[in-house]
Amino acid sequence: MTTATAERTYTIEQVSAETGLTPHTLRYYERIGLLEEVPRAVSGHRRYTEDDLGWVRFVVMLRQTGMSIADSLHFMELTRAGDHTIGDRVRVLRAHRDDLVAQLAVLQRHLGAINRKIDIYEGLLER
Amino acid sequence: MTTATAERTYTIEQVSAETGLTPHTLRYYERIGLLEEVPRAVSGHRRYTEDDLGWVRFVVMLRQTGMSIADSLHFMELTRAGDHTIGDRVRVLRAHRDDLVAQLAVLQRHLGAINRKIDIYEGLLER
DNA sequence: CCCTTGCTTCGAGCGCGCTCGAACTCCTAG
DNA sequence: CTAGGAGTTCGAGCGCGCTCGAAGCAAGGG
Repeated sequence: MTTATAERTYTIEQVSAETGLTPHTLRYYERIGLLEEVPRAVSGHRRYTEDDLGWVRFVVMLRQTGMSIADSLHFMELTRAGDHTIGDRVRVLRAHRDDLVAQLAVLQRHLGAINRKIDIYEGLLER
Repeated sequence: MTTATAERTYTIEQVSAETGLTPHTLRYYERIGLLEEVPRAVSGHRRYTEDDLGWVRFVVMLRQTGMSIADSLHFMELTRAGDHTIGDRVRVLRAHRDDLVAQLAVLQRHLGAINRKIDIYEGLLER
């Protein structure tokens, strides 16, 4: 006997509001396989589960940290392939983390340069 | 009487190596006005001065920190317009810095999430 | 019964930022 | 005198990542 737990679901519009992706983009990501197929209401409308939402957020994170769609897709395919790909996944994530750390270092350096430039301009203005 | 100082110059290939932009991109940036016209040798070849190189580096910094070409162009036009635009320039830079700081915060957050994910996978691997 | 709202699919289109190739010129080395 | 190499201009092309619009359908309210 199973206990029927009515799980909370989200419409595409709600997921859009939560993640910052437009409904168009959410459907596009699903189309290209970046997101798995989302369950539907009888009407045919998408009903995202909490899990689905988690995967959307994960993909958003990959994309915002500069991973290409092709590489993100590759990672998601590894994930769906099962537990034997965990070694591969950890290698991908480590490489990506290293890229990100390098990226952060560059941005910090640039931030310093911009702040110095602002200071110089402000010095010129004070006369 | 002026002292003729033979200033050090750089070929497009050298500027490319220094800045990471391809020669194609350097010419493209000049074409669209993102970089000022560079002095030429008698042969017609570009000879970047130290100053030119500095501006290339500055533009690279704007682009790498996520400023669009259109906005970078706007800033460079302000710069060329003269000292009366310093107020505007400082406003643009401050806004851009604020964007950058926000961007950095997001990336730091994502870095933390990726590291946690790696840890989880490593935990799974140790069995 | 019809209108509105909110979603659906599908294919085409588009903006950004390069990227490339063709044809040409100039300079230097052999 | 010739060949090679590094640069030039110009216009076209392209890859990425959406973005959009048309046409359709299901559910609810007046």
